[in-house]
Amino acid sequence: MGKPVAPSNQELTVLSLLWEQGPMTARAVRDAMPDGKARAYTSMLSVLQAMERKGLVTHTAEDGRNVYAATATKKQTLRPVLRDLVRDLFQGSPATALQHLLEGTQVTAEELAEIESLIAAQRKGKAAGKGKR
Amino acid sequence: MGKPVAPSNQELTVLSLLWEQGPMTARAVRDAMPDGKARAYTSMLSVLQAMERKGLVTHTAEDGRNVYAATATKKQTLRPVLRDLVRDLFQGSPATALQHLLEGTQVTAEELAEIESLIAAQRKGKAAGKGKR
DNA sequence: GGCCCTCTACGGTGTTTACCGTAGCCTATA
DNA sequence: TATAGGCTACGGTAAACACCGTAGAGGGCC
Repeated sequence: MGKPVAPSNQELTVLSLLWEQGPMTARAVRDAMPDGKARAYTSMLSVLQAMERKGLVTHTAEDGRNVYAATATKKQTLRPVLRDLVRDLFQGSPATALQHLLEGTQVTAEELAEIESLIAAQRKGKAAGKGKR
Repeated sequence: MGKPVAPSNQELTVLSLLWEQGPMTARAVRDAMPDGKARAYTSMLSVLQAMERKGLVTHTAEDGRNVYAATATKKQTLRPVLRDLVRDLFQGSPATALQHLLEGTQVTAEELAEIESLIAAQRKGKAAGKGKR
């Protein structure tokens, strides 16, 4: 079969939308793009069609319209992406990555609390699940 | 005077090397690339020269060799990159980003501790600088 | 001088990315 | 039936990306 086919940055953005909001039409994707950039409808359609050729999405005709859905899960797709990103930009140190993440984005108190509970969970899982994947 | 010029993924990797290890030659960059991919020396040189045209790096002749250095700081460069990444891939939620970061990479206990102290520092800074920004 | 080795500059290539317009289909409505 | 609007397929384009080979300059060594 074809190789892993790494999604481009824009393609990852599209996939994120599909993961969060479920299957949607090309127009809906276009209107929901977080960068707020103005694009022609056909531009988005081209991207989706290219993604389908790569096997990143599928479409099904739903009530006349074409609805696109991601083929792989969020976790599956994001894992190698983030792994490489941490390796290439932060010398493989997630802590360094987080440091710059906190510096470069607005983090609310709620976010901080949420992050802390994630850490706690991770620590617990580490202690408990010795052989866990 | 040109626009912001966003670095490509590979260019960001190169910049990371220059930030961590200081100015270095094209050959040294090539040999230090974390992806371990085999590249011709001239490939790396082309990338560096393109980066210089964009204003991302400068070179100075050092003892006969050309040594390249990043022009902008790590923080300066990484901020917009990470901001966009969190916005486009994680609905603007750093917590979600971290969650997938922890899932997708190997995190040691030391790393976890380090991360926790980062959180603490962030919380402290947040409490202090009420009217900030 | 002649040879070798390392470095640089320059040019070129195939692929991907991101973008768009046009033509044609289908459906609802006047 | 005629027409208007939304949707799709198809083709095309400019720029960026990542890659490499060749030619030539310069220094050290026999």
